[in-house]
Amino acid sequence: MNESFKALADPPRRQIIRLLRDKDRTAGEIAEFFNMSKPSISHHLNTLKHAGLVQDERQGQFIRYTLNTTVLDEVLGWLLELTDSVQGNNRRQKKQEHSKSAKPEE
Amino acid sequence: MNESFKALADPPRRQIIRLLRDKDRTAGEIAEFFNMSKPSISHHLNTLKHAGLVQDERQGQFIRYTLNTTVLDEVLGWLLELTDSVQGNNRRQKKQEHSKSAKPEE
DNA sequence: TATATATTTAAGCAATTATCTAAATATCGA
DNA sequence: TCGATATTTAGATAATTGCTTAAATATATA
Repeated sequence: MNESFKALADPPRRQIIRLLRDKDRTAGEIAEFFNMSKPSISHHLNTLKHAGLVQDERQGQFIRYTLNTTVLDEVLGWLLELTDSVQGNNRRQKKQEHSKSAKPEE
Repeated sequence: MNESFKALADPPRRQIIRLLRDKDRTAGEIAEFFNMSKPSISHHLNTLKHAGLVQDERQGQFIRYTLNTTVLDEVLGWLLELTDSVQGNNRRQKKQEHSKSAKPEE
């Protein structure tokens, strides 16, 4: 969970995620979108992979990356708990009186 | 946006956010939950404040912190775009063929 | 098998971050 | 106004991060 949040806390990595939302891409294709060396992109991809946000699969010479939305859903869940939270919550700011759920921890 | 993500990418800060979800608290009350010096907590609170995730208000001797879910909703929106996304999306992994929305950019 | 292409790993460095202690500031209450 | 309490600001330092170039690895193809 922490690794996921940390992985998301970097603009190039979020950009990569958005690129993979549209379609799967090879490391080289991803690198083309950036003004950054390929090793740097490779490093970012590795960070995303370790966080479980992307998966990779070698296809011959290339390595194709895909988005794994499962982990994104977890992050989403953490955040939802704070806003919508469990039940009837009018959302948005001001006085809160949440009803706690089975605590998720972390 | 980036500041929000970065603010969330740290366990103590996420813990603070969770504490404030339950109810508003003073800096000192928050600090009691941690094994960390008060200046460190103060610094984290400042980070969260700059990211717009919390607000503070002096109440006499104390400074009371409150959660601002508005910014959390923005982060939430960013993530939702990747999973649920715009319309009919069966969610979860595998082959994607999203219909792009008005791009949000970051 | 030799060469070219795709990608990662290694090594190093500068910038950022998280933390601490000490000192400063603000408010309360006698 | 003085001392106690609450909190932040300053200054320092160690750890982490993001980036680079050079080298290594894996696959394809001639």
